Amino acid sequence: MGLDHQHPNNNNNNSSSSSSGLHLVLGLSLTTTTTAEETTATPPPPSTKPKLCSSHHHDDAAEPSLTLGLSGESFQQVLKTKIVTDSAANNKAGGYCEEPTSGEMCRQASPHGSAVSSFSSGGCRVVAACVKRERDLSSCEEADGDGDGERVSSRVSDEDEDGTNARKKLRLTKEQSALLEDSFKQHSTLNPKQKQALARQLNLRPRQVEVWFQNRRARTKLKQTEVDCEFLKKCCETLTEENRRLKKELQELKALKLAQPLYMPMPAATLTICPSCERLTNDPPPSMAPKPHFYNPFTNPSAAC
DNA sequence: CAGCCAGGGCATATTACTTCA
DNA sequence: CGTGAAGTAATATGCCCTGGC
Repeated sequence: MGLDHQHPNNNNNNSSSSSSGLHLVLGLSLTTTTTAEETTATPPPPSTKPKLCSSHHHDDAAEPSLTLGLSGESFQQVLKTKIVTDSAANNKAGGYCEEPTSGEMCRQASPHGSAVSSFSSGGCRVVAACVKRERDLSSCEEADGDGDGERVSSRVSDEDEDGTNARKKLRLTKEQSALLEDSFKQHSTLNPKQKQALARQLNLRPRQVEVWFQNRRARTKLKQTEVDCEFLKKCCETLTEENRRLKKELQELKALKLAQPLYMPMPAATLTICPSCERLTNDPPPSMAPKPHFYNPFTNPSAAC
């Protein structure tokens, strides 16, 4: 997928110009954008709005937003083919995997041990979060088959040996990262089945896969936000320059107008060129027809078309 | 059918750890 | 070798949606 995010579609919006006055109004908005690749393969993608409108993928797309997403029901198939081919290597790859022979998850200690301590912070959400984590652990256990206390194995026990309680951070192997990246390219979110399958193949806990995807999405979004920020900066510069140019032009025209006679009655039927569409017209707009006419290309010229 | 609640997913902010210049 | 920056795994929290009751 990459970050070849384009901004082709700030085309139809904004730029409200005052019709009669000579104000110069510049506007800019950014609507939902997706890469062509993404649009073809994506059901309603999760919105990746900037924090300003920190809402969800269920929100309307009407407001300025930036969207990216990957999808495809083909994920499972791709996953299967890819993962199966890589699985053997992955089983061996991780130096952190303590029991590669079992070929299952739950090799790492549970970082969620700390979640228990967060119980004290209260609130049902916290409880729910803890429940979630315990669920993950239990699913881990199920997958592991023989897990009892063993599931809190490597890391915590290592830490306990060291006497340090700080969480240790595993480093994903290149193979794991590559496979996760591949999966992410196929689908930026995972359903539980996909998560389980991927976790199994990577010898990771489903929670780790989930976390990786969450972080990956966050990084993607952050990068995209930076790209968008640069884009908007450039737009702003361009518009500022345009504004400056138009103001200057306006000044010049005003000066020119002062130097010329103010009142120039026009013949009843005169060929004029609409300054906006550059078409010839010989009948002035009804509202202007009976009146003496100042030719002023800036007074809503397109009204004549 | 509406309301409530639990469970689950995701976004976001933050922390903690690792790696590298 | 120490250090700060960058990268990233993991945690905490909140919001939303869905399904069951």
